[in-house]
Amino acid sequence: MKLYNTLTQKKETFVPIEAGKVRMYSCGPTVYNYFHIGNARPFIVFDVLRRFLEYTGYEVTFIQNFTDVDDKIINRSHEEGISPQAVSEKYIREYFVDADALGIKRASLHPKVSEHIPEIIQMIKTLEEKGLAYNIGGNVYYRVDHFRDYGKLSKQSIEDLKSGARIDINDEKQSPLDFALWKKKKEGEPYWESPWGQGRPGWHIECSAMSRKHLGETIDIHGGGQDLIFPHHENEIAQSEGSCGKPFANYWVHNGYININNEKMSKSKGNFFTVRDIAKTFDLEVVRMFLLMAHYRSPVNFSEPLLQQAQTALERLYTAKYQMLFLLEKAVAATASEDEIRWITALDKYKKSYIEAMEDDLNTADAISVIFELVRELNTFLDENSSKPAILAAQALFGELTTVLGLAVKEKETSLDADVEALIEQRQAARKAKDFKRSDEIRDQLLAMGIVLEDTREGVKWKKA
RNA sequence: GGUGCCAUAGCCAAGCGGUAAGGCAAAGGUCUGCAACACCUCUAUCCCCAGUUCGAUUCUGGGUGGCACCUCCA
Repeated sequence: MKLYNTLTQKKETFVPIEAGKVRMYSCGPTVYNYFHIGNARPFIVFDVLRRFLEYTGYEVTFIQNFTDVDDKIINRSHEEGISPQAVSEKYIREYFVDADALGIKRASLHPKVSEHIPEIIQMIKTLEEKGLAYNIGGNVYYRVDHFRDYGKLSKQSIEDLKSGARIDINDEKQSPLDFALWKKKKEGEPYWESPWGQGRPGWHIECSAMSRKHLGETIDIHGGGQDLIFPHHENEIAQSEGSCGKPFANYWVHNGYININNEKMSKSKGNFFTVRDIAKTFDLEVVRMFLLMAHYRSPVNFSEPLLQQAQTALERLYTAKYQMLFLLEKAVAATASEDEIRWITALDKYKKSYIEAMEDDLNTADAISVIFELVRELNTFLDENSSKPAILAAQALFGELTTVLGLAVKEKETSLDADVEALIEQRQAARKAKDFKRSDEIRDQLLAMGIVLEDTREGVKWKKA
């Protein structure tokens, strides 16, 4: 497949280091709060990338970390009067609640910073030995001037970065671009013993250390949001490549932002929505649909009306899925007709187009449009006279294509309360007697109970509103 | 100041050299007791101006408008 590589600013054909295997790392959340819709985008995007790579036959090792040592967690622990560890444990649990609802699969491993302190210390020691780090009274900084390739990811020269840098209050650094690898302990903060005294790791070193430990010195794909390009990923490169002299990641993949009214969502602007908040109004699968209907690199505007559009679109997928289920129950013909056999064979073109779209830099928008074309085909061709093999073939293809995107994966609820079933029967009786007033009353009554009725040629159907 | 990105119908959004996918909405129709679902029909001088080309939404140059990074943020 082709992937846009931030490093080269081009779409490139993906070639793994080891045939048939992919090692990828994606920056995970700092666990100090529920995550917001902006965080959700990379989680979903890299989940889909991982699923697609697996679908095409790769064995994927996918690492997504939890940052559980951080200023924001410490602040939060003071606010809530609980330990930093309790804060991070709580929000790791909450992460999985939201991630599950968004249809995000567990990574192969979710490593935590707090469990990788020895690896982090080791990496800093190596950097120090190589003259790429210096210790000032227990604070260790990266010496950016000594890393030749600094700026290669963000396309900035060290000079340009310096001229744009804000005046730093921290004057103990040799250069304003230098960044902390190890922070000296402050009162009331968690700390670990190290060769430089008690303290804790800086923000960037964790990803370098955990990636190396679990995936090796050079990995295939490193992902994250565009805002991580600088400084986070630039610094990761400096640390990883500076300490071992080998390329850190072959493909750097970055997703675009989520905007509110064309402005970046950010904590400082206060215009962000947590996924947990959205879950009050929408099934979070809608959020997944909404995000995947756009290409992962383009910026996306977020609003409730847009989510409603996505919801209606998603329902169309479910209608088709459940219709096939319905037809399969009714189907009597056990063998496909010649006509059907030809049709089943022709279905393959949808799969081809779909894969083509996904292989082109993970074009999920295009892939979804192929699914909608397939849905129209299914709705047109399949009916109560269709044979079981034809329906099964359609079902299998639909399921295959939607599952890679993690969409329309919910199974239909099959049981109804006895009183609901009784009402449906009463309404059928009323309809038969042409008592439409009564039958409409019952329909409204059921609607109020969250049950939508549809009278079809094949009989009455129901679904949850 | 340095570095990137974007501009396609009412809304969202693919396409990126051969006169425009898909979804939502609106309109008309088939089906239906009505409705819903589904299906059919309908909806675009691709921001502007030059240039390259037989041919440009797609490439180049110049505008205009918007966004982001260089500071914690996905």
